[in-house]
Amino acid sequence: MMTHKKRVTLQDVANHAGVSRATASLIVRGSSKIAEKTKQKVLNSMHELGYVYDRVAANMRSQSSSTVGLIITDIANPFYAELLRGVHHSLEEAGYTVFLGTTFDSDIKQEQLISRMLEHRVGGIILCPVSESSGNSIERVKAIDIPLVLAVREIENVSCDYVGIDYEVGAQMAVNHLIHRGHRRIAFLGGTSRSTAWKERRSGYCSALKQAGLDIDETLIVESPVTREGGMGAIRKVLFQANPPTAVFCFNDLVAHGVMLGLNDAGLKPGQDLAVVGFDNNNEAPLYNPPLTTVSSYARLIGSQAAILLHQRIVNQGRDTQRIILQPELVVRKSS
Amino acid sequence: MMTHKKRVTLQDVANHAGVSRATASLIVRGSSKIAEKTKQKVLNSMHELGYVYDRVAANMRSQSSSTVGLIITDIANPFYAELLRGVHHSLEEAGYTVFLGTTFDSDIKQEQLISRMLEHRVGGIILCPVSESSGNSIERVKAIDIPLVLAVREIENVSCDYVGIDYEVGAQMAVNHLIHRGHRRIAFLGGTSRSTAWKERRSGYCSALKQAGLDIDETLIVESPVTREGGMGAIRKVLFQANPPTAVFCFNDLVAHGVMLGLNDAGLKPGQDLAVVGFDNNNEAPLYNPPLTTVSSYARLIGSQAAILLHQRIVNQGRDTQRIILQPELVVRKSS
DNA sequence: CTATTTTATTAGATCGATATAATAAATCTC
DNA sequence: GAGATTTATTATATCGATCTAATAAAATAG
Repeated sequence: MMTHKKRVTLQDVANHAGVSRATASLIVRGSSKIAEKTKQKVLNSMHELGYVYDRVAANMRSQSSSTVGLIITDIANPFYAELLRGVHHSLEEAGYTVFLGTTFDSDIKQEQLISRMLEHRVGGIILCPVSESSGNSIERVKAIDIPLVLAVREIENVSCDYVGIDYEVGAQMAVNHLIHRGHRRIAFLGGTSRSTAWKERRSGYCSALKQAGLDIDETLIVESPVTREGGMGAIRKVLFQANPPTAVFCFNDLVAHGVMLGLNDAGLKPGQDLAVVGFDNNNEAPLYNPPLTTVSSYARLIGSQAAILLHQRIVNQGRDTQRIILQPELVVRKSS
Repeated sequence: MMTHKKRVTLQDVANHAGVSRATASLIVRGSSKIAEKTKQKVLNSMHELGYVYDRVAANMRSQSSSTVGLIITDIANPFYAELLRGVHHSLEEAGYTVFLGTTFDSDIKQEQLISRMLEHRVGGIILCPVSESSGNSIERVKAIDIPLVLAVREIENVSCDYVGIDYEVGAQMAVNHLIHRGHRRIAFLGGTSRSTAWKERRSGYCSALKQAGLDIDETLIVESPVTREGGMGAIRKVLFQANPPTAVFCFNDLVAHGVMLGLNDAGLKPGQDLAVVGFDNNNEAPLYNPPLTTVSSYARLIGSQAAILLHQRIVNQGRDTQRIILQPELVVRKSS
């Protein structure tokens, strides 16, 4: 894409210091078998010439990598912002630099990003899959043997390291809570039925209802994009039907936020006229109006665990695949 | 950091297809002077062997780069999340892959990240400087002639492409608005006096007060970290003094949010007992309780403009440095 | 059918580092 | 002080691609 001024190379440094390139190389790598005198001489030359180590060339020669790819669906979702924080925290400490890609939940974009990262010789990839992953490129990743860790969502028929939470249990907790508060008509809004994360939530939602002897009303289950706008649309659909719900369990906090905005638009007070429960416990959740009851999904922890898993696999390619399922927790606030 | 299975190389592909490495190389680059027959033969071999292009090796040989570095202070700040979106949108389209680094407002971390990115041969860097940038590494970047674009904050005595908004005018708009509503004691909370972004806001704050014939009360100017917690602390400091303010102009929306939380804690209603104005117009701002009056700073636009500037400089190293100053806009909501 | 031009292909050097194995210098043994 | 051993340094091949310039093959001209 571009060309510019010639870099100062180790050869330049070596010439300037009057040693061989090999010696200079040993010094940048901190070898112990270099005489203190030569070492100082070379370090001086480096400083004088403004030498910048070329990690790319080094990695190429040594068939190694100091980068990893992180692929998420949308950075505007605070859940992923937190996850990214967790990943960064764990990986930067281990000396990796992170390539970031966002898919906006498009499978095509996901494929492109994976290709791009493979072409850039990443040492491994942490992937938060889009809701409808074709899994094509996953196979490619495994074929060329690059460590891969899935986070947040699993992909069916793909065996891989994975970090997520138990969505089913989380959904159950949320719905049980609403039932406990006396609600009988509880909607489940947002998300797409083709993702495992949705299926698990739905399964928890259904089993909680059944356990309480309640019927499942399919008109109360509405899919939507996982955004505020999606939530606003979804609540509208259920609100104006013959027998509207008295409580809503939302796919995540973002959707819940949209739902609350939609309720406001309709002149209804969330938490008063209609109970709302979210999922994720974003940093913002306690600050919404009213503060949102939600299921904590430990985004940051998922990120750092995924990073640790990836690092372990990079170091030890052969180990068995691991699945880490964190347990969710219900945080009750004013919205329910 | 790691070693693994041998890659399929262009040489392997060439052998398999019975052509030379050079021919295979021309094909991956889409050269037009290759006979259709050989091209198909080679493409087949690539597919069959599962060839993955090695952009790193290619970039090294051709002295080019297809990556850029983006350094921000904190991804948990929605302002930067939006900025990142803008950057990504513009750069990924141009075929770059983005290295992301977060400094958490630490100058040391900033220096490390810049070094790391230079070592990774980025084609350019977009830097959102920490509030107290030493500027050491900036000089290093310029010395080895890597394109650099500053965003959001400038660094004193450093001449560089820059994209930001006119903080002074923005602050003036906010404070004028409060004066217009009858407020006479207006605090300025959050941020650190050592950043240019703070100085400019303060300058706008002061000139608006002066213009209205009001005195500047230094006890009403309180610095704090640029976080919700910082805002909560800052409002506490001014609230319990002899002559508390009736309105608050905050460094940004995050601080404003903290201020509103702090007011709630003290039993006061933002927007009613005390007016609050923020800065940035985050996506969340209309959703706070009450919805936040704020100055729009067009984070996404700053990001995409910075990306465009960087791309232009990468393509044309020699051009004059550009400063793009976007004009802010006041968005009035219930909090004031 | 040879000479010329055009088109397609390739050999060999190169980007900036590391790996390997060989050599030179210093230190130790007896 | 010669030989063995340890320590410090280096020459050369290599990672996987692109570049340059040369060559081979095909098409056109005379």
